[in-house]
Amino acid sequence: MRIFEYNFFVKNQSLKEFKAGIFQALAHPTRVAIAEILRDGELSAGAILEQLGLEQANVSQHLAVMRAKGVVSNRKEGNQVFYSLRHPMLVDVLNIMRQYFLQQLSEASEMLQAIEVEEEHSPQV
Amino acid sequence: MRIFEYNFFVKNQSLKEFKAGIFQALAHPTRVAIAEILRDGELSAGAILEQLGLEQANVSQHLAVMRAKGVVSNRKEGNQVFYSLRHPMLVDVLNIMRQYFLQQLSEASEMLQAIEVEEEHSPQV
DNA sequence: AAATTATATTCGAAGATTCGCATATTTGCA
DNA sequence: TGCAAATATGCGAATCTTCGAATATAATTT
Repeated sequence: MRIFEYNFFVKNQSLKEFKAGIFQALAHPTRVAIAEILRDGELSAGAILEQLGLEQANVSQHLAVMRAKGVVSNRKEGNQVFYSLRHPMLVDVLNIMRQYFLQQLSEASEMLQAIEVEEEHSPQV
Repeated sequence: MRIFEYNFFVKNQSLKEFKAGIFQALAHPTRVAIAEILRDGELSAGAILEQLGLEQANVSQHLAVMRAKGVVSNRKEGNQVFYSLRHPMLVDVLNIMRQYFLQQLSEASEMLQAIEVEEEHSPQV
């Protein structure tokens, strides 16, 4: 009985919340950018800020959102704070999405090219 | 020059927006649940509704969000509307997350067990 | 045509997010 | 001690999200 409850509630219910929480944490272009900047490892808030070229407070707020959802961990060292992705699998997730996106793009581009070639033979406009 | 702009804007800028849009579309437990229900293929809104056991209007609203973000396509057939995942890679994404979650869970559970065993030898409370 | 079934939309309230701006906190250094 | 650098937080306005309740639309059946 306890094992059943464990399986049902912990796994099935909160697994969805876990996923939704991560999606929420990344549901903003700036936060996707931050996750990608952290792809190769830990970086200070300042380094992230520099790569983004946005307002300091704004970046700090987005980092706070990601902290709150648990997708980054942070470590204070002297003057600065170093951030890293808490779930390395997110790198795989972002890669899958990038690969898929580029593939769709190239299919669309091939289609456009085909149309252009077709129009050279019998222009519509 | 046009190719440079294409690469920069289409790929680098809107790739982040593409990802963020998908994350936003799944940034709610109900919508994660819908995506998982659609894992094995097309289903009618009614069938989704039945599996979720939520209010009809609510499910329809969540489906509308997913439609707006482009993560599902819909096909009307007579009386009903059939939904499916537009990006099959999402199944992989969800699987990676599930696998990772379960692995974390089992690590945590092993850790708890180790603590329990330890406490049998030298109880703290 | 009227009733029924399947699905979507509208509305309004409650709450959450996002942003810029100003300010606080912490640490290191002169 | 006092100042500068790195980072976080508080505030208020604008916008977005979510929900239930009611209603609309469209196809099907009687």
